[in-house]
Parts: sequence; C-alpha cells; structure tokens
Amino acid sequence: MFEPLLQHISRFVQLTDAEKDLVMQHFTYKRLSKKDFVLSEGDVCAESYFVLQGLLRMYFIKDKGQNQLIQFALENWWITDQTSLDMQKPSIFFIDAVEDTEVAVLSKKSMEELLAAMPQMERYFRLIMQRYVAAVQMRLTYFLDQSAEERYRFFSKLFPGFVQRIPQYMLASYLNITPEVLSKIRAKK
Amino acid sequence: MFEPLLQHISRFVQLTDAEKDLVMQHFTYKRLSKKDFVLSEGDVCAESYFVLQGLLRMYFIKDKGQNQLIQFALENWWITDQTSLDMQKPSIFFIDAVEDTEVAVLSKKSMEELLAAMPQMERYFRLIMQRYVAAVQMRLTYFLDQSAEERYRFFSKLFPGFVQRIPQYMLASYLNITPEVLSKIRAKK
DNA sequence: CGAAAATTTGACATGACTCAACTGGAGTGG
DNA sequence: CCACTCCAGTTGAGTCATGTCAAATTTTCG
Repeated sequence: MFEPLLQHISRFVQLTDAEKDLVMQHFTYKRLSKKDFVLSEGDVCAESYFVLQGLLRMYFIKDKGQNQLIQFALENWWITDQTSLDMQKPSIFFIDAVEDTEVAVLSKKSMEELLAAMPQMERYFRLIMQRYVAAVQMRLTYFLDQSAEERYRFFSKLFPGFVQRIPQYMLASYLNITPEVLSKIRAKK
Repeated sequence: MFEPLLQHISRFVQLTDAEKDLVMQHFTYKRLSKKDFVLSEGDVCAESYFVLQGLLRMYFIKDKGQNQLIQFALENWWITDQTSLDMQKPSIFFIDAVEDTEVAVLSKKSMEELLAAMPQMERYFRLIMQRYVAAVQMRLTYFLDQSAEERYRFFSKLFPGFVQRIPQYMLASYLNITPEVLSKIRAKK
C-alpha cells in the first residue's frame, strides 16, 4: 500500500526492513475521491501528504474571487501548506483532489515522533525540502522571464502528457494566465 | 567571527561548546566588497553562503538582457543556487554583494563531512529549508495576486527600512516591475 | 569637479485581461 | 435513451496596466 513511499524514501536513505516497518507505523492511508478536500482556507494545517496515486492541487482565492493554483502534486510528490503547518496559523489555501487519489498522510505530531524515533529520517526530509527549493527557484525563474505563450510551451514540453491529464482552466491558473488567453494560444497552431 | 551563525544554529538545535567548535571547523570566513561575486553564470555552484553581516543578491540575465533579481540574502539568511549545487550543473545565476559583506562559507564537500560527523545537523538544515519553502510559497502567493503597486506597498510594509538600503532598480527587479513604473508609483504619494 | 549611474518624466505601444456571446460535450433525471 | 442543464472551452471586441523608448535631471563616487 505504501510501496511507492518506501521506494521514494529508499532513494535518499537506506533502511532495513525493520526500520521500514517502523517508519510506516507513523503514516496513515487515505483514499480521496475527485474534489475531496484535505485542507480548506481557515484551517490550521496539521498534515503533510505524499501522493501514492493520483493528483492533488493547492490553490487560494484571489481578491477578485478567482482561484489561483499554486502547486500540483503528482505521484511521488509531497504537498502541504508549510507556513500554516510550521506556525500553526490558519491557512489561506485549499488542497483538493483533481482525480481520485490515494495519499500517505503524515501528521505534524507523527512526524515529530518519527524523527525522534529515527533521526536518520531527518536526512530524508532535508533532501525532499532541498529538491523542493530547487524546483521553486526554477519555477520562479521561468515565470519572471517568459510571456504567457512561452510559459505554456515550456510547461508542455517539460511535462508532456501531464497537460492532457488536467482541465485547461487549471493549467491556465497554474501558469497565471486567463483561460481565454490560453485557449487563444493553443488555437495558434 | 561566526557568532551570528552559531546563534542561528542554536535557535534550531542544541549544541555543546565542543560541538560548536566542531561545526565551525567546516566553515570558512569570507569578506566581500560591494560587487564581488561568489557565483557567476556558467559556474558549477559548490558552496552555500550564510550572511553574517551585509547583503547578497542572486539574479540572472533575461532573454532581453536585463537583470532579474530572484532573491536577497540579509543577515542570518542562507543563499545558494540549490539546483546547480545539488546536480552539479552549470548555474544560470549570479550571486554578488550589494554591500560590503561578511559570509560564512560551507562547501558542498564540507557540508557532507559535517553531516557525516554530526548527524544532528541534518535537523538544522531541514528546518532552514522548511522555512525557505514557507517563505517562497508566501512570495509566490502575493506575486500572483497583486498588482505592481500592491507588491511595492506590501514589500515596503513587510520590510520597513530595507527599502532604503537598496537601490530602487534592484527593488524594481525583485518586484518584477520596471524602474520607470516603480518611480511613478512612488511619485504617487 | 566631472563622468557615469540612477532616477524621473512623458509619449506611445502592446500583451494580457474583461466581458459577452456562442459552441460542444458530459452528466443527470425523467 | 432522449432532453436538458451545466460547465469547459472558444472567439471577438474593447480596455487597461505595464512595458518600451527617449530625454531631462539628480545623485554618486572616483
């Protein structure tokens, strides 16, 4: 059930079978239907989610009322509102399932217990965070450099196949362009 | 010399005096004059920098040739090109000193040795990365939601005093607006 | 002091947005 | 299984925020 997670962890730290069992005792399993929420605006975020299968998204509601997508989480990605989780402040984000999705859930409390019991897991989470930082730096970079059309083409090339998996309006929001403009860009060839 | 760094570490993990000595053996000290570079485009990034005193910036050169500022690093902030450092690929960024600056330097190799010698430091770096992720999520959020003028006012309020410390064109670049537009915004009262 | 760099100001251009109308497909209930 | 509704996507017209370019002014610093 947690096989993808165990494999993911193994890519960063070596664990014995006994240790793997111990790690997994700190996670719970959750099955989400499309559109189910795991976090809503105003909630204090208490958990991190690892996507075993499916797709989650994180977004917030802009001043004008539209959704602004911040992040997708595909298989083998972690997602959470780090600010809300760390500071135990109400979140401004929603996290919900774009497709039927299975996740491994790690509560803040369980994470603390896991790290106390197995300090070598600090390393795993450090490396995960480091990768996330690298990814975000890259995203910022092309965001600040490229036009709407370039962002679309760049993204499509970077994640071929993924574009077909999500409705166009979500992609538009992620790329920070309106659905109308994205539609026109796609019509152009 | 490394006092600010030791204090910073102490905010996240407890160390004995002997351990502190051991930690500091992995760092080197560097004094930068304004405009000195620690990373240039094309270099493979080999080090992370902790600002003891002063101010660094990271930027890249856009398609059109202008500088695009990605990040400042004030006292007690870490800065590096995480992608280049992790993957050992040539960087697209420059990092240089906005003011005369003193930094603690941690090379990739020293970091690995430090973590091997003192696994409890994994925790420190995990927490640093976590804070960074939280900060970047927030930055993305207001970036995607606000107009040029709102970004300026938000930033000025968030970091009062800092605005006076940097030339206006750098702030404009960081906020992703042109110097001309920022000038006009400021003229408006 | 003088040169170079930063900032300001104005005229004009444009990429992306808003709004509105239309089209087509997916899902639902009778 | 058809009819109906609803939502996603498309298309076009008009607008606006921000960008570009150029020239004038001020500040910085060797």
